[in-house]
Amino acid sequence: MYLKNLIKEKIIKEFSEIFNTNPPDFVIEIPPQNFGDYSTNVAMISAKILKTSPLSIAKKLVESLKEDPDFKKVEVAGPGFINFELSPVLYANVVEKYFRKVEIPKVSSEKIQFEFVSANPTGPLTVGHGRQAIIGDILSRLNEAVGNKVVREYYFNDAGRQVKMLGHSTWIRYNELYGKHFEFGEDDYVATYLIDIAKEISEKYGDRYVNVWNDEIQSFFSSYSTAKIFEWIKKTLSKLNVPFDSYFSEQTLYTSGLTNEALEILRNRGYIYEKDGSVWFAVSKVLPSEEDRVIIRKNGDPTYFFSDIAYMLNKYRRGFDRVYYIWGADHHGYIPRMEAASKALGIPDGFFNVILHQFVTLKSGEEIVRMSKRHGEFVTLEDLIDAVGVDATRYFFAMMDPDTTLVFDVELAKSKKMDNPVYYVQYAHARISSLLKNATEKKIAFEDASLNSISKEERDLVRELDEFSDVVLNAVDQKKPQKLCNYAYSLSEKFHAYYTDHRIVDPENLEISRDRLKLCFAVKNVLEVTLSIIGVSAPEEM
RNA sequence: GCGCCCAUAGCUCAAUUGGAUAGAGCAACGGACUUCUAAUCCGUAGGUUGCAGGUUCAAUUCCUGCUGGGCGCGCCA
Repeated sequence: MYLKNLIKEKIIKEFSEIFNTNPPDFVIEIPPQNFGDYSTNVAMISAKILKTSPLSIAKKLVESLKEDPDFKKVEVAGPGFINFELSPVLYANVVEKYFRKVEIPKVSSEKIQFEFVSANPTGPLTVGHGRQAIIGDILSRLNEAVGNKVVREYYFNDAGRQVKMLGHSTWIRYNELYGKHFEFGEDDYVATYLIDIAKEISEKYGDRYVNVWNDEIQSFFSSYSTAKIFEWIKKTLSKLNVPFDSYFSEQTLYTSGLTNEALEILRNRGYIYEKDGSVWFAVSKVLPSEEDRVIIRKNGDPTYFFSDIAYMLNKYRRGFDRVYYIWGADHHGYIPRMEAASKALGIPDGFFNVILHQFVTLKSGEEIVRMSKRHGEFVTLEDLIDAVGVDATRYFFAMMDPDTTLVFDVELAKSKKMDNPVYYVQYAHARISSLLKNATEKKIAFEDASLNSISKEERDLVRELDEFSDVVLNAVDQKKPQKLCNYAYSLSEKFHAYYTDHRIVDPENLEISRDRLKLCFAVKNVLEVTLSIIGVSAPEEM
């Protein structure tokens, strides 16, 4: 970013002096091999507004840019690209900066909320939740890194109909322990993990609930089950290093009166009507192509959409500048009605945002593993973490674009043979750590190394280093965690190649050793920060 | 039928949101450890970027229409 910015500023200055106007948005990029260190498309982009050919614009610019001592070479190429070769001094400066400290520009200072996972406590987290947890956590870390204040929130319901079913199901499992058989209801949870909870209840409370069922017992089994499952969920999340700042209960929206307040606001603004004994929210009044939705059923029970509306109001009143809902692709149909609710409540555009991610499919060898919470046939997130480790779990979820379906081969992931890109990156870090240790043992101090002469491979490495903050800003902007993984991999790749070709610590060649060590140290710093945003450890040795 | 997402090497994925010659890993083949960690490196081979148009100096990227796959279209979440 230092080098690109420097070039950009110089171009803008020359451009406006020569053409008496500022250039349109243009880019500085690292071109393919043999086109110099950096290149720009400024001449081609501005051909239209200057009503001249790109080549003549480029030639004029090059004439004056050539005079700048920071550039070793400036030339026009192809249809009007301008290619730059930089003076070695600039490279030395960049290494010095990253050697001292890896700084991420603080470009924003908004208060942002990410709400994700938000699984109701009716079963252990699945692999799909894992993907969501990692996407949410990394986007949170990224936003914090660029200066935003972030709240990670988990929204849950522990008092609804599902929870009743859950309690009933645990009670059936509990009775089974005593040889009493009851049929599962249609919406009950047949899942076997409830047996563990049933056993625990049996151990603690004996047989006092066998064959008896009433409201009190219902509520006891429900709250015992959900509390236990929530314990599992929190344990899994903490194992994954996904720290939530707040767990938000749906019920509080009712007890605090916010649901009623939201209803009144919508009613006053004319978005509420009654039909067939139910209360409706007029989605179509905001988005004509959408259908209206029930928020209070005939029997007086609210739908989830009702509390979701109140929840949005709650988020808005808490003073967030923007909120993000991270949802699985199956929820996309829910977006329009939420958008409508946001508008109907008078919440400004841009506040409500959704990040969708596609599904995770589990594959075991050639066999597709079905996932169903109700039927208990699934590999839990916990299982996956135990099998492949936290670092690999995080990295694997992070490295895929949220927009693409992720096929996770369980057998492959469990196998120790698996070629794991996370190791590749960590290995680069460990190698550098080992170099530094080596240097310390040989008492080679490199803090003051000047990097007067810098080779082609080293310049490649430095340019990759200098991409770091651009990558971060890009990932934040596009909400794509995988950008970080791609970058970490690519930086590691360049380092490994460099390492193989160059002897870093060489007491016979102190001058060169110092330069190389300093460069490696800078690489290590950047790797460390990148890995820390991904949430993966940067080991000193492997 | 309508809506959202995806399609790039045999497989899993990149490609600096429109840039020059589309890149890695795995799988295949051939090389490099008496030398700082071989969990590494170097080389060979592998492509009509699903198809057809369009936009412009320039398209894997943007637009339109197809084809194929995933998901959704409940007073379920």
